[in-house]
Parts: sequence; structure tokens; C-alpha cells
Amino acid sequence: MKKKRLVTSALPYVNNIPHLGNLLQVLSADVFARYCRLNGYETLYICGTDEYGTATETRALEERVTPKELCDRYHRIHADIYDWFNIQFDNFGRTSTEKQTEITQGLFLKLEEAGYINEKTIEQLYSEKSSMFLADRYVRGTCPVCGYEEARGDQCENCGKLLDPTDLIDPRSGIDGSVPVLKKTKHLYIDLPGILPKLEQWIGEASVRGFWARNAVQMTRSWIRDGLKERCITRDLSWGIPVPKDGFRNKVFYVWFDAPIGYISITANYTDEWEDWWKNPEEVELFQFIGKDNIPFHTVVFPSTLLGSGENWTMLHHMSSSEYLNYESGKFSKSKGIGVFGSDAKETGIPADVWRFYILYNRPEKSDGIFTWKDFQEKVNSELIGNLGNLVNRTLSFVHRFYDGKIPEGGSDSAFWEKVKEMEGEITKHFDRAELRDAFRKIFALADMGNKFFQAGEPWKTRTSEPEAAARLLRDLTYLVRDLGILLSPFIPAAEVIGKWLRTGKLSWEDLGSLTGIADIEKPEILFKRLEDKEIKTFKERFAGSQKEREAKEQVENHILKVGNTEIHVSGEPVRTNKVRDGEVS
RNA sequence: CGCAGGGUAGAGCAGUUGGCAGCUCGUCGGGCUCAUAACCCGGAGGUCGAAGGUUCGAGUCCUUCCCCUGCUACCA
Repeated sequence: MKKKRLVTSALPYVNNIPHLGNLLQVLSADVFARYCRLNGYETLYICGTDEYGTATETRALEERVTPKELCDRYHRIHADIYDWFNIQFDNFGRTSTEKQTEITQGLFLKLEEAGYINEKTIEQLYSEKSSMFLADRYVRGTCPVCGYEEARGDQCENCGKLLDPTDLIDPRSGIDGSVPVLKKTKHLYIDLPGILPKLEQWIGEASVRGFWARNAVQMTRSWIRDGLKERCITRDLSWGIPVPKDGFRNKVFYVWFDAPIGYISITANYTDEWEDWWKNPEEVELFQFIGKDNIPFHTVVFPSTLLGSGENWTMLHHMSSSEYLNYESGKFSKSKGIGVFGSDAKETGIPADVWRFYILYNRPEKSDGIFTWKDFQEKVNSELIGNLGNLVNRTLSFVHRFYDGKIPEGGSDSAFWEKVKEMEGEITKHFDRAELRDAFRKIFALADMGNKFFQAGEPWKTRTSEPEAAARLLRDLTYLVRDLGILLSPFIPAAEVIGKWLRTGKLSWEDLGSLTGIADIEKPEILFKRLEDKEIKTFKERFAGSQKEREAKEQVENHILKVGNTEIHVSGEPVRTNKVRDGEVS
């Protein structure tokens, strides 16, 4: 059995603040990586910002800074947000590094050597004013179909018609407003059809071995069925990786060609032994967590790059592709600034683990999901607190209060443990297949079972009438609480505090179902506070509309809002909350 | 006939190879009092988008239709 697991989450594009929907991939991979570590796999979790490309270069131009400066600033923002959410990366890097250039150019040269790179001359719109070629979407003009004056060169946003930039009437540069001219330019293409035989063979085997989700297989097949085209992998830009080929020295690689290579280079920046991970398919299983829009790039384009190079790369094993998370009535939108953003989540004063709980409990796996404040409050109060928090609290409080914090001696209920172990086996299986939502929900089912067991046993009565029965019950429940702490900690790192209360030392998957190791316990505290109607109402109003509208609103209001009796800072440093930092519990 | 996903209780959803239609919230009634107004038990509430077909039997398979939501590849 392979004992090394390489985990990646989609590299977020650098030039925006991530919202809850973007956070989903990073969080999912974190949960999986934490599980793997706890269950004895040698694990490496790699992520980072994707920095090159048109979007960054244009944005930098607008803000009158260099692309590098822009990326530095946003990279920091990303890193801070993920840190706040307790994401335990082995390395959170970036694509604008020397290693990235080295590895990307190396792969390109291998592809060229193998004959999978072709050259073509095309005509593109060029802005003489800015001395640059324009990406399709940066050309604006009047739609020839519906007459909309702000149509984009790739598609008219008004009537939906797909366009070529040259179709537009009165085209102009979306960047400087000048009238662009057609100009010839040479580009390099990767010969996907040429690599296709290798790719199809690999997909056939990998999709079964790696139990790809149905939607992933389907989307991949439809891409191939509709015919793979050669894909242009170079651009007329300056912010990117130089193309190491005469005649193309003033061009760079297309961001989608180099972005997935970021997984590799970020690993290489972390350890010199990176080839033990990336050129070691015999020992390493690669798990990738991405959004559904990214599937073909991870099953078709990137694997083709690796296969075409003829080298022995570690290929994708299992891919977990989630659907979209929508917000209230519409979509999360980075460009429009609609939704709850990483920075917003921080400012609410709600602990990171509560956010983690909700996002993962509602992880959209089969169809798109919706974040609503009402549902957020409901799920947190009923499941996280009413079910799980309550079981932990009532059990440990009972032991503390009536048994003086000493775990009562005695036997155990074998029928109960048989059921517990059966469920724990199922949960582990879900974890192993990266079925995070199923695993998580089953953990709550286990807690629910604990609550029923507690209720049926009525220890508050039997404590005096049948002391042995009560002792047995509380002992069983305390060990169940420990198991829940282990099972939950990948999702909710704060659950590690349960281990501290039980004074058990560091726990791992092997401790599940064991009935030894706890002697006496500390006085437990409340894990999470309920979300009150008033504060939810406040957040709902505060985070409505776009970021611009919010800013305008906030200028009118005070900089500090009173929510219940919690002070929440609208700007500046967030209030630190009762979370447990990694490593504090040992 | 562009592609994909979806229409199941008031709301949000699950239903694997066809075998008594379920879960969470809400609602109504009861119980418990260890626990964060938490916990437990029970009730009410659905002709499973429409029509037709296969079958002893269809939410599930087939056909047609209606209605939503995305995507449609030089934008991450």
C-alpha cells in the first residue's frame, strides 16, 4: 500500500480576496491532509497563489504598480486569510519563482523534443497606444447581433452570442480606449491531439483506480468527445515565464500552461527532495481538490503536459471536484464583490472553526450549494452546538460534577461499542475516499447516537439507584467523546482541545474505539457559542450588496458596531477568538 | 435538436443494483432536567415537474413534453 500522499488544492488566482466559495477547495484539502497525517500517511499539502497572466498585468497597469508589487501584496492577503482559517499547508507558495521558470521551461523543452509543440501565425488585435496585444475580453465594441455597445470580444454579455473580437463594430481597447489594429503574431501550440492516445489510456486506468467522481469523468469525456484542439500556450505579454526558443524570446507562457506546474515548483521550493514526490508514481498518491470549472485542466491539459514530456511524473490519483457555493439569492462574485469574503469572515468575530464547520457540512458535492445566514445560524446552533457540543459538554460536566473528574471504573456496553466501531469504520472509509461531507455527517450521526444513549440511560437517576450502570454509561460516553475529538479534528482543529480536557496526550486514528488511556479530566469549557438572531440579522444586512455599496454604507456608520455584547471592529485587526492553535495541544 | 445538472412535505435536501417514500429545520403534542432555552419520544404534513410506456412492482428504467440553473474552451 502506498504510504505517501501528495495533496493539492487549486491555486487561487492572486489578484482578488478569496470568498467562501474559493475557500472551499483549500479547506477541503486541509481536512483531507489533516486526516492523512493523523492516520499515519506521510503527507504533503501544497498550495499557493497563481500569479502570472493577463489579468494581473492589466490590473497592475490600472493600479500603477508593477505586477510583482501587486502579487506581493495579494499573496500576503491570501496567506493571512488561510492562516486565519487554520489551514495547515506544508507550503503555501507562489508561481512567480525561479523554480517555476526552471521546471516550466524544462517541461516545454521535453515536449518540443518529443514533437508535441507546433508553431502558428495568427492575427490578433493590437493596441498601438499601449504597444500590446489585447486578450479577446479586453476588446470592447458594439455587438453585431444585438447592438449592445459594451460587448466583449469573446462574448456579448447582453445577448450571450459568442464572438470573435474582429466581429465587433467599432472595436476599441478595453484598457486604453484606443482603436486596435490587426497584427500578425506567432504562437506556440501544444499538440493535444497528438498526445491523446497516451492520455486516453491513462484516463481509462486512472479514473477507475482513483475512483473519480461521475461528473469529473463525464466532463472529461465530453471534452475529448467534442474533439481536442491544439492549445495555444504562449502570449504576447511581459508578466510570465519567458519562452526558451528563438523567435519567441519576447513572449511568455500562457498562464494555464504554467499554473498547474506551480504545484510542482512550490513543492520544489519547499524541499530539495521534491522529486521523491513528483517523480515517484510508485509510492505517491496525488489527491487534487478543485472546483468543477477546473476539471478539464486537471484531467486533460495538465496530464497531457506531463505525459507528453515522456518523463515519469506522479500523475493525478483522485480528484475531488466540488460544485459551486452560491450566496443568499445569487452567486458569489469576486469581480462584483458580492458575498462573504475571507476578510469578512474574520471581522465577524465568529471563530474560524465555526466557518469551517458550516462550509464543510454544506460542502457542495453533488450539486451547487447556497450559503445563507439563516441556514448558517440554524446548522451551527442545532448540529455543531445542540448535537455535538452538547454531548461533549453534558458528558464531561457530568463526570466532573458527580465523579469528581475521575473516570469511573467498570465494564462497557459491548452492543454500543459494536455499533460505534462499525460507524467509525464507515467514517474512515469515507475519509479515505475523500468523501468529506459524508464523513462529516456521519460523525454527527455518531454524536446523535451518543445523545440518545445518554438520554436512555438516565444517569442522573441511576447514579444513586444503580451506580454500576451509571458508571459504565459515563465511562463509555467519555471514550466516545474522545473518539469524536479524533474524528472531528481534521474538520475542526479546535476539537483537539477535547484531548487536552481528557489529558490523553496526542491522539491518532489508532486510538479509535480503544477503552484505555483516560484517568481523570479537566473541567470542560464550552466549545462554541450559539449564534444569536440579533447578530445574524446584523451580518446579513452588513454583508448584503457589493463591496462598493458596503463601503459607501460604512462611511456613514461608525467604525465599531455593537452586536449583542460583542464588539466587532469593522476595520483593523480582528478580535481573536477562542480557537486552539495547532500544536498547542500535545 | 449545443452541453451538463436539477424539479421529492411549509423551507432545504437524501434516496446506492427497481421492493412499504426518508432526513434536517419549522410546526403540534408529550417526556426528561446531566447539559449552551440544550436532550429524548410521538403526531400532522408529499398523487416524488407533466403525460405515456416496460414490469408482479417505478422516485428509481425507457419515450415525449414543460420549467429552472450553470457552461459553451485565448476569462482562473
